[in-house]
Amino acid sequence: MSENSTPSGEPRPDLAAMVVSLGRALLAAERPVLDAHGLNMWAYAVLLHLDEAPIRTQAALAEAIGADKTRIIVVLDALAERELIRRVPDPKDRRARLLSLTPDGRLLRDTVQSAIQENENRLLARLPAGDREAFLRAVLALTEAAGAR
Amino acid sequence: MSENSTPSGEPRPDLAAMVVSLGRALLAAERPVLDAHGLNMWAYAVLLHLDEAPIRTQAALAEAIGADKTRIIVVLDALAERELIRRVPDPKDRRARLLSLTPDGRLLRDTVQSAIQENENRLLARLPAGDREAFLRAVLALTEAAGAR
DNA sequence: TATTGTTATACTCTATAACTATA
DNA sequence: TATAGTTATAGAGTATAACAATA
Repeated sequence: MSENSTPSGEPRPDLAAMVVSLGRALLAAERPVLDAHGLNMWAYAVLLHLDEAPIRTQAALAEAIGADKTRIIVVLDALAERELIRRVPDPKDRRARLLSLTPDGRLLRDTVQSAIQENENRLLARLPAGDREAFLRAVLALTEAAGAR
Repeated sequence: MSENSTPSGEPRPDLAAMVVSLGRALLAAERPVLDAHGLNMWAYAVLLHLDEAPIRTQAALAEAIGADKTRIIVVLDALAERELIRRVPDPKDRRARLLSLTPDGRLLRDTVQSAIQENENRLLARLPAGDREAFLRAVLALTEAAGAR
């Protein structure tokens, strides 16, 4: 099998088309879970990235999750309002805001992520075990390679 | 290795996050190629789907490529203007427009697709051969499964 | 009246520019 | 003056609603 044909010998569709389409489907599957917990995609991304290590500036957080710094402000407002994150001025430089998860935030993040990954595992279960493992390895590697540019 | 951990044993990132991010990177890699030929993503999607078999209505084409029927009109205008597609009223029902590729359109489509898939192959070349083949099989299968819903 | 294509409008998401508060 | 954060504004992309032509 060449890298430009399917196992049955036809030319393969563009990788980009398949991956984007798969990504859309995975996002759509996530949405009900996020909705059930009053989160949107960006809020979830924030919870995921505010892990053990607090972040010192909102701009750095935005950068980390691939968002614009102006875009996450309302997201942070809502999360702070629900006490899922802490957002306090840095005493060393009161322009910056120290960001961290509250225990509630960590709990919610873990709950949501478990539900999402359970969904994903149901989809992955369709694949033979060998392909599944290779697929996860490959996605991980390609995402990293593409992220680094 | 469980399906929720990486080879090194850490929990894996969400599949959706990885796949969407990879999709974005692949789209970004496509853009220069499309730009060089004066195509945008939707125009390219149209060329890809107007293969040997002509399509009888614009709504069907829009549906096939996951677009809104109002959205592809300007795209079709531009493609017809460049004589890459034919768009003629169906003599049997003059409300409908018969859509098909011109020889120029087919040539352009093949040229662009080759360039795009060459780029993709360069990225895929980073993977061990076994993983690469399993990855392609898996993406193909999952995209189909997700598309069928 | 129903359907195809089209145009006009509104909405959502995103980025840019202007402002404030600290330094 | 420079930087972090915020607010206001504008732009792109998308979907919804109204319209014209044909059946």
